[in-house]
Amino acid sequence: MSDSATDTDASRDIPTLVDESRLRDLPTTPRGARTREALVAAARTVFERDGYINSRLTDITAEAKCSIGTFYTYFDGKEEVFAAVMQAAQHDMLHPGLPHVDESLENVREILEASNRAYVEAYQRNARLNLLLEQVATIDPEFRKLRIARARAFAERNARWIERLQEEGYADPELEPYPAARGLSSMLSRMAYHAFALEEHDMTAEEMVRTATRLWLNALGIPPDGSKRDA
Amino acid sequence: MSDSATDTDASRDIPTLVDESRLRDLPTTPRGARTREALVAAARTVFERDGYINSRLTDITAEAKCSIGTFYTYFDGKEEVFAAVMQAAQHDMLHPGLPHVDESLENVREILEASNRAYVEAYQRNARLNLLLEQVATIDPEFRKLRIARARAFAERNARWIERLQEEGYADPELEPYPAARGLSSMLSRMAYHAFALEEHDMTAEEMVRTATRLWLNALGIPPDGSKRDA
Amino acid sequence: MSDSATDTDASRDIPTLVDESRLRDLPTTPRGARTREALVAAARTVFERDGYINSRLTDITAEAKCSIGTFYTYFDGKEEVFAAVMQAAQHDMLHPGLPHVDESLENVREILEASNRAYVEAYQRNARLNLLLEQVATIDPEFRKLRIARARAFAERNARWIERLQEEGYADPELEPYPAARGLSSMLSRMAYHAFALEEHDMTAEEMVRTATRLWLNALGIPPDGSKRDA
Amino acid sequence: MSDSATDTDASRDIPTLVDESRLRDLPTTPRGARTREALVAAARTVFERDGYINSRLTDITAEAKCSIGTFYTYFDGKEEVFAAVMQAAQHDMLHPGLPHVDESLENVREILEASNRAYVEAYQRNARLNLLLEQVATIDPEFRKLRIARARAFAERNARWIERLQEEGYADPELEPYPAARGLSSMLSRMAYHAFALEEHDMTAEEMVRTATRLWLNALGIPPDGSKRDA
DNA sequence: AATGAATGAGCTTTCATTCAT
DNA sequence: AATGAATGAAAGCTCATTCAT
Repeated sequence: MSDSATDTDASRDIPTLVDESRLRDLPTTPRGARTREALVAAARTVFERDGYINSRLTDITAEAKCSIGTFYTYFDGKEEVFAAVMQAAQHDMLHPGLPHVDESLENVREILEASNRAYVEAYQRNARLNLLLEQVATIDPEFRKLRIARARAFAERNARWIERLQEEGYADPELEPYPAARGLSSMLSRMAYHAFALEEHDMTAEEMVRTATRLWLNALGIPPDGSKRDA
Repeated sequence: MSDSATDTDASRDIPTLVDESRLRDLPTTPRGARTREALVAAARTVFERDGYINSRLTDITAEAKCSIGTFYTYFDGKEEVFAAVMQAAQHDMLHPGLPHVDESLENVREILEASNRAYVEAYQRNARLNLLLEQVATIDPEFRKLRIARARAFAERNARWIERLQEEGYADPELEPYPAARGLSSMLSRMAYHAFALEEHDMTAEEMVRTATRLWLNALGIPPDGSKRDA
Repeated sequence: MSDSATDTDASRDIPTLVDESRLRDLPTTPRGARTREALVAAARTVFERDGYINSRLTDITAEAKCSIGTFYTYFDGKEEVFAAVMQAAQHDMLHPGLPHVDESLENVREILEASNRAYVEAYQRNARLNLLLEQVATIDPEFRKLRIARARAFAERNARWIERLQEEGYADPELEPYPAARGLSSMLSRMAYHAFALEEHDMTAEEMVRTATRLWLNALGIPPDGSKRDA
Repeated sequence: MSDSATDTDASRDIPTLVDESRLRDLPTTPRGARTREALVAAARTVFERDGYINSRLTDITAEAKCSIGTFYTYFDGKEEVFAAVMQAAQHDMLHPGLPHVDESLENVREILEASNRAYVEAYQRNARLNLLLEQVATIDPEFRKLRIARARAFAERNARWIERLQEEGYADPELEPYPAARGLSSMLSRMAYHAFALEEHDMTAEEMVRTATRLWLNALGIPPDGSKRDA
């Protein structure tokens, strides 16, 4: 599962990547919309290339081929355009297809593996952005709060899933659901961070998925074939 | 185990936190040594308070009660004094007391728990510094390289330990040692990062230790009492 | 002749005082042009007053009544604004009115004297700037190269003129044209440098012109009235 | 003759390169003398390598292998050590062997050529130092005054020599001795400056000597063989 | 006589932000 | 809506000079 989203339906209660209330209203005219979009795209390019810290607003406006004055028509500053970049990328970063709590528990292994694969692939697709997210979380308390809220929401979701696995006799009943969920989510997100965001590349995505799935199953006490424990 | 050090003896082959070649020679006179120490201490205080990015050299010299010129007598800039802070903290951050690869495998559970506890406590003691380390790794490629080298060295060390557990009949022989080691180390370091560095505080250190130990044992396929698998 | 320019037409092949490729594009708006001009004028004032070495950018911006930030909108630093000052002064420093190679050789004396007078007067008008040029040439290798290129181009031009004088029977045929041109150019430029740039003022401009013309004519073997040698 | 010295006897009335009154008394102890010498030698090395402007006192003390404190025991600052360097080099820069005013006028050509050769060779031997002298003269008014005084003294000396040549029937009686002397001295010093100090190297020393001698003889109206004019 | 740590004024440079056009 | 010139606080860094040891 990991700290990431599920299907559209299920992700409704998961906090977004950004505090959307801080973004201004979208421009009314089509021209304005185009300009804003160009700025967001340019900002993503520049942030990914230079990092959040080392990028300057003039780099962004140069990339967007507009003036610095125009930038301030749409955003209050670097922080806000960063939020807009994250909002635009949100849909792709929060991968689709995670099992819902009340989904069938048959084929637990397959479901878990698919979910982990979806997470890892989404992470890899947006590796630079994930690094940025991490970087900004260490700097800006606002973003840090969001990051924490998201991680907690995922852990709670996963904890409920683990509870169900325990109730149905799949998972080790001794485990405390929330801490276990926290630990297991952490494992995958950290591996992905190292391999893709920090670009260590000591494992392929597939190795990571296989390893994570195996360790999760073992850790939760689910037999490797995903069957019930005492079966 | 996790990505962190062990006893002095065992940590000999683990990369340090900083590229020591980049630090100047230590001052020869006692007075110089005192001043340098005051600067390093002041830098730690300021970095912990304001973060690496938001701290200024004048804050550091004000804290150390010396002039900015004196700072440049000992360091080339912010980067270098940061390296010195890390070097000074190194001994305490790399917690003591981890089991050596060829240590007895009796009481695997106790040994593992003690090791995890040592890691978590060292992490907590230096929580702000660990946040800094993470922050700087997202910014400075040099520090990032060191971070990666350290993580890999720990994973390899832990992989060797897992291999031994497999050979002796404690651990699931199907697991690939290196990826498993990576995953399990990641789990603990990420939990500690969230709880202590990002100050989420959703778990106490003790909960974290217990959870991690339990999940490791399960994940490696070691019975909860630390006995052999088929015993 | 000396190491200085002639009329626009003739000076086409003479290197300029500055490496123009190093100057940025001129500002597009009239307001920008005005500001830039004010900065160049202020820089000239400050350089002439304090010398290149002892002048500070803040003096220049104070004189131009703008902020230091504005300075950096137009120039990269002291070097570049110096180049701009020289470029602006170039037209006046490279005095007009020197005889072209294929000009009539009648009245050699008058022509030579007029040419020398034009040089000396232009030098005197820009005495402080000439001192600056000399100062910067001793410091900055780029400017030194330009200075050398200019001096050589002038010497070559003068050498061709001397050749013609030899061919037509005016000048001593034994002289080697290039070294002779070099020596005679040097004489006038050094005298002007001492009297006007170093402010020795041991000769008036007119004395200098008369002396130089007389010595040139003698040195080249041309009779004092400018007639042919054997006439 | 050019603006440079003659034999010890004749140079008695020529100003020195430095204002010796500004130098402190020499150290009394042999150890002190050695240290001071080392500093002067180091300063020359550093000045020649980096120029006056770009050299720092710490470079000099590093080169002399002593502390910056020691430097201040012997000199008041950069200016003063520069004066000491010049004083030490003075003997070699002011070449020996120039003809005295009341020397025989037979072999005028040989005498003049020898004198010019001595000047050019001395200039070339100390090319970097001559560049320094020029550089400092554009910056420091004290040094400028000395430079001017020296040039004037030489010109006056040469003017007296020219007068004698006129009286004895060698030189063109129409020439004004002082301005002519000024012009001819300038010629050689400027050529040497360009070729050796600015490192243009477009003439060899020998070409320069031959050219200068020939132009002087012509300019003064002395027949190429050095005989009397109407002879 | 020699040391070298400490000083801090003084300079350059950056860049988010404003605002008149 | 768009422009981009102007701003100036803020930060980094240098180096001649002092002085206690």
